[in-house]
Amino acid sequence: MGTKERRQREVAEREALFLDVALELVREESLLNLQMSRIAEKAEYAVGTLYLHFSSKEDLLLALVTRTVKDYYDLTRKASEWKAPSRDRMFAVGVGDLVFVKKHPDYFRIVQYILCEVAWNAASEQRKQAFHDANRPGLKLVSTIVEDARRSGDLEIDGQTAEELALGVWAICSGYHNFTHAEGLLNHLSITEPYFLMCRHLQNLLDGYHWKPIAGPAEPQAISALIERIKKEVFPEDLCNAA
Amino acid sequence: MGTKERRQREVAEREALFLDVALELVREESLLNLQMSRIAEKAEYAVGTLYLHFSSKEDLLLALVTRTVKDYYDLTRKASEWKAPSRDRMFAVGVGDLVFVKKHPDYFRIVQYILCEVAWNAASEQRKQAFHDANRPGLKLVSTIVEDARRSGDLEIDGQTAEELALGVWAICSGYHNFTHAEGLLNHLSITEPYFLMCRHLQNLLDGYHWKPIAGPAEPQAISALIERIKKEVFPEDLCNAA
DNA sequence: CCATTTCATGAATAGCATTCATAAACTATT
DNA sequence: AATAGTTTATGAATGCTATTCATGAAATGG
Repeated sequence: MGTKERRQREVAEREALFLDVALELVREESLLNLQMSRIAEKAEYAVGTLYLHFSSKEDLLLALVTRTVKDYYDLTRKASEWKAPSRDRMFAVGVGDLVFVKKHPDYFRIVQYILCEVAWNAASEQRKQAFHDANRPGLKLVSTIVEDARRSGDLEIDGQTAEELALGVWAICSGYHNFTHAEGLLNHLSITEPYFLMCRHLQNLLDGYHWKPIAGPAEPQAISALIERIKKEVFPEDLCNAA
Repeated sequence: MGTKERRQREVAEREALFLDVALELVREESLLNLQMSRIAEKAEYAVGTLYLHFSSKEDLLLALVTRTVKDYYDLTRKASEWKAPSRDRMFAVGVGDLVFVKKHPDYFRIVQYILCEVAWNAASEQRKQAFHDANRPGLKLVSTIVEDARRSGDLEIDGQTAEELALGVWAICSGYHNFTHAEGLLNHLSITEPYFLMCRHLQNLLDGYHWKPIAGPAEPQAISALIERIKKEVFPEDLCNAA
């Protein structure tokens, strides 16, 4: 009964096509202007067919994010497998965000939107579940770093689980992505390099976790140098053009 | 020519009424179901009149947020005027968030939505400007705490401006508010008390800033006690019922 | 009291997400 | 290979709401 399998494959390919097309449209004309009918048209299918795959527009966006989350965790994996002290690996996870935004400039924008109650509740239960499932391996990677750190004595966890510590890092990243998307918000604070500042605050947080070796009040140059080193050593294939 | 002034006052009152009604509707039936026609109806005006005030639905939401931001900074003011070490005052700003969500459970939800590119770009330039202006005094208060800390030697700023330091705190808070709004996201990580964890990570960040007196790996009980003390001493009138 | 400007109204418009009756394609059976 | 039955694809029609704008009412001022 190979027919059924071929069919399944075709359906999966079509779904992938829809997501590809949706992403292209977001890139071309922003999330604001994304229309279901345009997606169908560009993919050369009927709107109804699109709705055979996704229960709503938000459902499609969550699917898109869920698919991309795997690419994102590829960077996390590279960070976690890097031959370096646990603290630097953890920091590299954050630098991964920085690298990822260059490659997928719309990803965090869509995440921000989809995590809003309004959008989140418009997605199907299955998609939400799939999103959670897709996140699990990434969280595992980060937890592994934390556990390594503990084992090697770099980190004495003060009653916080690995996931909890990771959430602090995630919160800072998430917060900065948010601010960055509201045009004018940061200019207003004369902040021109939000992602660099994000890195500094990640370092500060890790210092606050007492994660050795403590960076202390490092000069900006030192952090810049570390960021550059991580980009080259950990994410050599993920850097865009002449960034 | 008092006529003109009376008229202005009336218009301002009507605008306030619209915002009151909008907030009530959000509370009653969620942001997702907020409809412009319902707002107009409930306020006993025509839809067209509503659009005399707000250029779009998002414009109205940004106006709502902008109005409430002042209440929010009342808490920040209390925190910054508290007779306590600068570090505790800074922490109290974060605890203010916690107190504020109880009182205005929809505020951060709306902020999260309005800061999404999609919504942000649908608001008028004037509103965005007003939002920035409304935020300035709050930022000033926080900067004052940072400068006090520097003056008293509690904090040796390592090349970061007061605003930059404050942004780190803001990022953590903002990140946590986000996670909290995506139903199921944190349960999935077995995190049941996000705002308590937020407070811990704020402490960790302040430690990372080397803001004296360093809290170190404080037991949860100590942080809980401090939170409770701040609630009672700093925000006595802002606590809801038997929270 | 009339002319003119300003303001308020809500029915009409318009944009899109979503549905669903219909047709096409495919599968199984004789 | 013809037929009946089942599954899948279609896109015109629906429906919901934000937004507009022609119309009339009210205020202003001479």
